[in-house]
Amino acid sequence: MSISKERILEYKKNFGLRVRELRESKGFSQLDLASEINVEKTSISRIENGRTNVTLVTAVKLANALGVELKNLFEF
Amino acid sequence: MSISKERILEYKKNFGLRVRELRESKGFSQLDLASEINVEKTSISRIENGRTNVTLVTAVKLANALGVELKNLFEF
DNA sequence: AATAAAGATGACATATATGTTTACCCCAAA
DNA sequence: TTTGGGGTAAACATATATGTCATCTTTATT
Repeated sequence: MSISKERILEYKKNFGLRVRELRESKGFSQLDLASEINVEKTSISRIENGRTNVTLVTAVKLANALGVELKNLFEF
Repeated sequence: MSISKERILEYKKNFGLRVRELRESKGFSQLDLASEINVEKTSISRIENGRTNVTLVTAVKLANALGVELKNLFEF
C-alpha cells in the first residue's frame, strides 16, 4: 500500500507553509523571493498554497534563497 | 544570482545516491522498491542515476517505502 | 476616494517527470 | 551454455510543474 491522496496533499500544504514561514521571517515578499531565484511570483503563490508538487530543483533554489539547508524545507 | 546548472546536477545525483544507499541497506532491488510505491522500475533507475528532477510526491513515497523521514532523503 | 503593493487565481504554452513498453548488458546459478 | 534476476536505457504517451500574461481582491497609504 502506498500513501493516500490526503496524505500527499498534506505534504504539499506543509511544504508551502514552511516556505511561507521562512520567507516571511526574512521579510521577503513573494515577488522578492521569486526574483531572487528567477521563478515567477505566480509559482511562489502556487507553491505556498500547496497547489503544486514542487521539484527538487525548485526546492534547492528556494532553500538557497531562504538561507537554509535543503533538508530544513522538509522539516514539518 | 541563482544556482549553477552544475550545482543542480549535483543535487540530483546526491539525491539518487541517497536513495540507492537506503534501498541497498534495506536489501531491496530497484524492482522491490518500485513495486512498493507503485512506480516503474525504470523511474527508480532514472532517479538513482541522477537523471530526473524528482517531485515532492515521489520523494514522499520513497521516504515512506524506505522507512525514513522525508528530510532524511535530503541529507547529503 | 485613489493609488499602489501584495497576494491569489485563471488560461494557455512549454518543458519535463513519470508511465509504459521494449530491448539490451551483466552476472550468477543451473 | 542457457536461464533469470538486476540494472540501464531508448522511445513514445500522459500528466503536470513552471512560465507567461492577465485579472481580481485585499490591505495600506495618501
